[in-house]
Amino acid sequence: MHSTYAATPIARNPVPPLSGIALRSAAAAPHWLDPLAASGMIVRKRRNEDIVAQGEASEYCWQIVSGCVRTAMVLEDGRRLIGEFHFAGDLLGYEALGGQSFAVSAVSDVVLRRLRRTAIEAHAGRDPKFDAHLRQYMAAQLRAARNRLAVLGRGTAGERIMSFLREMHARLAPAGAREFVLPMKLTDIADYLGLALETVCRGMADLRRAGAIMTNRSQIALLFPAGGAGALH
Amino acid sequence: MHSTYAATPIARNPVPPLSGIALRSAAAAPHWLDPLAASGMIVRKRRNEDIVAQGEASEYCWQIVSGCVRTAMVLEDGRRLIGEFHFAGDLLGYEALGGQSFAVSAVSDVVLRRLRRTAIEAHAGRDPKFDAHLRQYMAAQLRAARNRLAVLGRGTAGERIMSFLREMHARLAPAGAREFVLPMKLTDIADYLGLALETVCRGMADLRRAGAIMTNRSQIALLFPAGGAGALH
DNA sequence: CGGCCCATTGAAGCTCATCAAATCGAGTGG
DNA sequence: CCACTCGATTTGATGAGCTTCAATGGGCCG
Repeated sequence: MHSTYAATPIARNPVPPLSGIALRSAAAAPHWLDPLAASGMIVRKRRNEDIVAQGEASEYCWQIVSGCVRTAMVLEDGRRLIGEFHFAGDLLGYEALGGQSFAVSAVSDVVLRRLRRTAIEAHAGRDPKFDAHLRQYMAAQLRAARNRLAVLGRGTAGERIMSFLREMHARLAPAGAREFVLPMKLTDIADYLGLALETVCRGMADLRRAGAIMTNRSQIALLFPAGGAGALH
Repeated sequence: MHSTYAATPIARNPVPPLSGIALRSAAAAPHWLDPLAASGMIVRKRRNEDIVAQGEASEYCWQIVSGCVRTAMVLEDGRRLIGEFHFAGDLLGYEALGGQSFAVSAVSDVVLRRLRRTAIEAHAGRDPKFDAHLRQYMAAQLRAARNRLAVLGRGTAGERIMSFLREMHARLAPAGAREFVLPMKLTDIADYLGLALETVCRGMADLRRAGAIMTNRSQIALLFPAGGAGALH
């Protein structure tokens, strides 16, 4: 068992340093969007700042350099749904043509690179490798969205939460590690899963009691990253 | 009021011919996939036949020539979710790389054109117009999937049903017409919306009583195609 | 210490799923 | 034309799961 975690179900030890939890490095490896880096402008936003408003037409896409960003749709009566979370390396907003139905805002302090959509289009026309990368990226986004449809359409609260934790584990944990840090609050998780935040809280408490996860603050350790809640990954 | 519909809430008249309901013509206009038509093989499937099994890796994509096709994911315990319905002109399966999580089957008798994914890739590399069309098509699919996330994540049963009817009206009704014919059964609609089929049935009965729709068999007339259930289109 | 944000826990109510049964419509065959 | 059958739709009754409202507690920063 990792020393970072308390043995008791409810962790009460003082907050330890994040020993052994290295955040996935932001921009070490070469990235398929690198060719466009020069043409993009760096933008910084603080936690909870807006980046694009809901309904706003934008000629820009965004590459996340570091931090975490969410896309959210808010209905008149206040109901909210998070479309996706995006982390370092992700491209965001390419699919929105005229007027996006999702707003974009910062979950944590973030650094972004703002890219003109036309610049992406143009470069895709010149560079077949880049073109293929772009298509693959869109295909992956589409597969992810469709899998999430199954989670939201047919998953129970427990399955939705487990699905979320698995996704975040895959995207945020260093290779081979069970531990990772969730950058977002319960409210965001709830709106990502179409649940009430109380339900998310109770669900995570259940998983803790069942021995599926350990938690300490926003640190999570997924004890059985492989199996568990059926085909709802 | 259209003569096709009875004035009583529950239509009891004998089934009339589909007067005034012209199905959207299958392949009249030129289509961006036409350049690949020669390289594709025509495949016919009857109602409820499988086209691709769940989990099967396939090197093919499918263009719908006529009829209606569904993609469905079935969990071990029998829960099922429909990913999308596809109609004449749609391209299907391009985003599935190795092993798709959704099966493909025929809702009605269908005619398909089977296209090799590599042929699409290759042609995209040669023809910039085609390449742009492909990207736009994927972007549209992605936007549709994300909007549906909001419907499944935050919509009530009534909103989901209204959203479905609006989508089908937009995709199936001749321009300007209120009437259209739903090719799929209640079970499919329910699995598309993440509801029990009884709930869909009751919801449509409510809409009928509320004067939002008229129904006769699988014919639907959407009386207020524009407004209604908030931003959940 | 006091204030604020967020997480947690409890209790009550509502929506929707589930189980069960009746009805309807389209075929089919006498 | 009518009886029979089968799949699909409709309606009713009951209960589970989740939301909502409300209150408490914990951690952090001034």
